[in-house]
Amino acid sequence: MVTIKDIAERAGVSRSTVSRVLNHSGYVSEDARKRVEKVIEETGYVPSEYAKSLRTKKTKVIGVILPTIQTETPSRIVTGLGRELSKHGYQILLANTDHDKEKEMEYLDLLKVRQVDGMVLIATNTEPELLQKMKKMDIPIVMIGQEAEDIVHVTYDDYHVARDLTRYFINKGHKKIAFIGVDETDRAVGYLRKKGYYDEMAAHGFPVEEEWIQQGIFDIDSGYEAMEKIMTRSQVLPTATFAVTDRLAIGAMSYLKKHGVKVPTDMAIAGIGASEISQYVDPPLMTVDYQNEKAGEEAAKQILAHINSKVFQKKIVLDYRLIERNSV
Amino acid sequence: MVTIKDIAERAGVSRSTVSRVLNHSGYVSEDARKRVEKVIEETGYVPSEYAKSLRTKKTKVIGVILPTIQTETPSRIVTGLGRELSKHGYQILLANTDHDKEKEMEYLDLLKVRQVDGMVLIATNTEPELLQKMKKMDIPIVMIGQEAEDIVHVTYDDYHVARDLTRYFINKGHKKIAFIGVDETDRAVGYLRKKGYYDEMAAHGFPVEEEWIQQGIFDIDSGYEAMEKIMTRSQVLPTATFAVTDRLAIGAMSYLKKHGVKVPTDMAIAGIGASEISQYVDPPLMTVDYQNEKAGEEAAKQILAHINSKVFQKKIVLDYRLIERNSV
DNA sequence: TGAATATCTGGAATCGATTCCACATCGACC
DNA sequence: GGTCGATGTGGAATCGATTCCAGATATTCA
Repeated sequence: MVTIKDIAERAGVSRSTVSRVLNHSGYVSEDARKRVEKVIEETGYVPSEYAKSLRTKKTKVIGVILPTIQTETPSRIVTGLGRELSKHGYQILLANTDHDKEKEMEYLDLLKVRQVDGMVLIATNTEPELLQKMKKMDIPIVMIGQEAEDIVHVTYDDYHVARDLTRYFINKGHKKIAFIGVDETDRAVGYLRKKGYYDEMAAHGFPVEEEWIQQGIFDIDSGYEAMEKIMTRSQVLPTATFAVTDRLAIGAMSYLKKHGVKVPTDMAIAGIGASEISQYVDPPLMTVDYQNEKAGEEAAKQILAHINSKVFQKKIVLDYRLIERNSV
Repeated sequence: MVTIKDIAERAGVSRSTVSRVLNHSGYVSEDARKRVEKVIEETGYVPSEYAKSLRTKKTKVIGVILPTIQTETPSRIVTGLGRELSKHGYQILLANTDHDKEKEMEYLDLLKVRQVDGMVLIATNTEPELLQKMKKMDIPIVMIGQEAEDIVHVTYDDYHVARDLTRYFINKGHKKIAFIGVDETDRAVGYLRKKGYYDEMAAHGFPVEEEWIQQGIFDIDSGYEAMEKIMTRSQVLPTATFAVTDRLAIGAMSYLKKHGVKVPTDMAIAGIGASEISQYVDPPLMTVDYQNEKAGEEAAKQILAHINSKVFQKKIVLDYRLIERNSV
């Protein structure tokens, strides 16, 4: 392997001079610079990032912890992150927890050992234990998707999205609206979206039947099952269903189709996430665009600002946009 | 920051001894070990990976170059890779080319500078320039999805998949089969799948109309457009369509639905990839399961074997499985 | 002309680990 | 009691860069 020492010898200068040429720092004569550059060219020498990191304490690597890359939200976020980070010469070190909360904690340590310059968490849970650990890290951290005090975060206004979407149903004349949610330990998707729905229903004085509220996990099948429960157990059938993700909504539609319930005439339905497939199901699914790539880019900007000790915002709440489609 | 020196001082031993405790190597007395372990516990010390890498020349990082993580194939592969690699303490450094061939080359260099222990390419093109560059790298490389001489690769038998699928249509009584493919510079998806289709048609003596052969890119819309061309330009309408990816097939189905063409009675259709959504479209889409996660795992195993100078296979061809569904 | 400043260069320390080598003990065995 | 192997330990070199400092020239200005 070619090292700075080899370059120095072949160019007939000291390592210091080679380093100066490399970093465009200090004084180097035109003559020496030319020689060094020529040798570098000839040998194809590239300085070792590791040696450099050891000395400078900068790795130009950002650790990204996520629950999965197999759904659209995180993969879009990572795309946005990657795009912005690579502009500044940073790379992403990936840590996939596979929805395992234990691993989320482990990776926090692991990435620290790897001496990443910063970390981005695409978070699903906001347990105090995790937040505590994050706060104790002396590395810049940005959380995406969940709100948390004392931690820099990029989120969406899940509460108002849910209120807006519920109101949209109501404006279309619906009074009996069902809800397919997820576990409330996911504060953004589980708790806030549910609260927005409840509050909007309450604001209009519409009662909510217990059987209208069902819970799934983050996959299509559980949306199917949730809708099955709604349709078979409700005393009074709802005329609309608000699902907190597109996949849940698509599962629900799949149940409806199988049982001859017409969308949107017999049952209106909407999801959240603007998944690619949402416009190709029949009828096209009403949803909410969260611009996840932008979230990734914003998070990248904040963390880079933090690293370079520039000003950064502790909290960014991004815009959203209802996409009206024929399922409602 | 706590370093090995601090631990040595606080435990009243030399750095060598601390290192021995850390690596379970050489002789260390029970007494010294206890003291060192106690201090490590107290201080929360973790050795610097960078210093270690500098000395040992191992980084325990694998670079992964991919065209996008926003489609299921690469994200599943990465999941499989990550799962296997993390078992052995390796991490993934992500390099997303965003389908840019220039970047593919750049990242090859960049990851080398980062001194990754190995690289995995989820490849789309097999241009000689790229292959040449890969061969010159003195780092273990595994390519997934494309075949190439002199480069370790994990692939599927795209040619026989295409023949099997075409034969499946034929066995169902179809003679007029259309084909939606992609650019042939993608040898696996573009060239081999097309060749399999052609050869199987020829083997049965079935003619192929020029208008039946359409080309899209890797998205749903272009499947829609391809089907539009097939339906509007063909002299003789086909009774079946073989799309080389599920997304193309779904786009095609979307066109058919819009224009009242019944699937599968008026037009049978099948894709490849076993995307999650394929079973939720109406009717469920026949497709081929490629077990991409397994491909990722296999690639990880090969590269680890290579790194640890164990025997590894130059070429792995994985199994596939037709998933019969009602779209045919 | 001499002092002050600017330009250039190399030596040596440093970052935080690993690892080789030399040396010190210790018990076992003949 | 001396030799031998096993056990235990620390010193010093090393990995490949950066960076501080001191010294050598060259240039400018009064």
